[in-house]
Amino acid sequence: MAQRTLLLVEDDREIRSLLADFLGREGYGVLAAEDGAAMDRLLATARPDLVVLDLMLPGEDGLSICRRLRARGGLPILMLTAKGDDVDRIVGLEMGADDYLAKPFNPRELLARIRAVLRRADGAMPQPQFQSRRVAFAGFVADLDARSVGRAEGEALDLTSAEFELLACFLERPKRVLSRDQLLDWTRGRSADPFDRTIDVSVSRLRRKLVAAAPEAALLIKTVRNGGYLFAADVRTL
Amino acid sequence: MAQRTLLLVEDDREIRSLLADFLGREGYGVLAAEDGAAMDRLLATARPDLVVLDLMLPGEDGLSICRRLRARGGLPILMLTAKGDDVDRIVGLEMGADDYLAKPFNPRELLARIRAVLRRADGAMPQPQFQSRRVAFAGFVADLDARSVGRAEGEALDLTSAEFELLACFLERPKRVLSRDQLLDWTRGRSADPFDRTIDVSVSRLRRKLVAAAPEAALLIKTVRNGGYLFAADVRTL
DNA sequence: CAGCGGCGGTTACAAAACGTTACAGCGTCT
DNA sequence: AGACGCTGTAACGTTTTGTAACCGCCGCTG
Repeated sequence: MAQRTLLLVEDDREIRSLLADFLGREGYGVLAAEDGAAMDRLLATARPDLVVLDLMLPGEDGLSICRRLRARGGLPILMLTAKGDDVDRIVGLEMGADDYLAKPFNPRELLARIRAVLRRADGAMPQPQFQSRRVAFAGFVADLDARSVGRAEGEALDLTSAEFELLACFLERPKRVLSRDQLLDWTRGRSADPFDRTIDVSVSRLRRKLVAAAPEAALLIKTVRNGGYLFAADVRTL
Repeated sequence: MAQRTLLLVEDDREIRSLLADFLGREGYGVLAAEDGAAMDRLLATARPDLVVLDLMLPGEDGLSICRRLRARGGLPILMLTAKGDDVDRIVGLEMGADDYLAKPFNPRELLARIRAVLRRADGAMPQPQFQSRRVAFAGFVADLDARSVGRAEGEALDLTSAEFELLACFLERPKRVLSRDQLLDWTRGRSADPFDRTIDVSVSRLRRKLVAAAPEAALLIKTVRNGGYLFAADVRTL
């Protein structure tokens, strides 16, 4: 799919540039505005796919902006709220935003929610019914949205959250060497100290469960010495 | 303009019939309900132009009803409150209701406000779809307006209102990770302290009832560690 | 070829997150 | 007033996760 553009409305300069950088590195086009007026100027010429909107802004309030955008058309909105804000403001979100996230948040979490909202917005056009991302690999079937994995014939695997996130990383990037650093960042949203063995242990546990379900799965996750891990199976999206 | 219909929700029989008579003489069609459940039954078949809602009701609270109506669409709401009620509740009304009136009041005053709200509502959007929102998932059927859930074959589940609100959240946003924070906001209208386990307990109770009705429902609500919960089933709107 | 050091697999354990139960407060109904 | 049901809090049991430790494998070196 073509590059998606996000419009970031956030008054704090530091947070704004931090997020803009981060989202830019993740492959999004990023427009940034510091308040409602700046946002309007950008919207006059640009057509973003999603707006990330801080609730507390100087000048026009985030909630008010949200209502305006909503009235104007189907532009998806993701709200950022400060924890401990007045409850009633948050309640107002029910009607306006597609999702929201309480500060302080992990950038990875924001990314995940942006992806989810965009996917939904795409799916919303053709049908009200949302199509989830399902894949097949090595006799297994996984549903990345329902967070389930099972053998093609039926029996489901019982994976923990960490195991599933790890597998999801592999399924999204098969046949590539993924460093422990990358995997840690993607699954836990943190970066590794030199002697972090967290990923090794998770891989070990994941391998065990895969093999328990299908002995031939032993070679699915290959170890690359000094490099990381690699998912060896063909992954077919369904 | 054609005759307008009002839906009056008021538990006190005397006030109810008094107002119904009065408003009827003024040319309105009047439906009357004594509580939230009765209101739901009427709304299943009728489409009033405005709801006059008493704040203090037996069973489901007026404020909760207000939130529900509001989430459901653009049905104008006029609240009746007892004088001396907690101020914060009244403040809360500002978000949900289009207007409010403190008891005791002059019926003429009520009439004036009804006219004002209706006039304003006419200017606003044409009413969005206003039908019963029914969905099917995993062998269950739920009616989000009637607030009922049951197995497809028939037997109904007996959910408390907290449980139902929680389920409704999930049904409206399937296959998405919902944080405890969001769920608390959406179901109770408040935000969470760091160590609030309320949602965990509600999820536990809801799971138990779902599983009691259908053992295979065990995996419906998935836990996402450090993230919240996720509803894994396909939700089909009927 | 034995010894060695780096690396990764695995296990054991403690801490954190979650599930569940018990109970007390609240409001409602009788 | 008393019984009842619902909800939130607290306490306790269970699962999951990160850390540390131990072990074996591999390639290298002397």
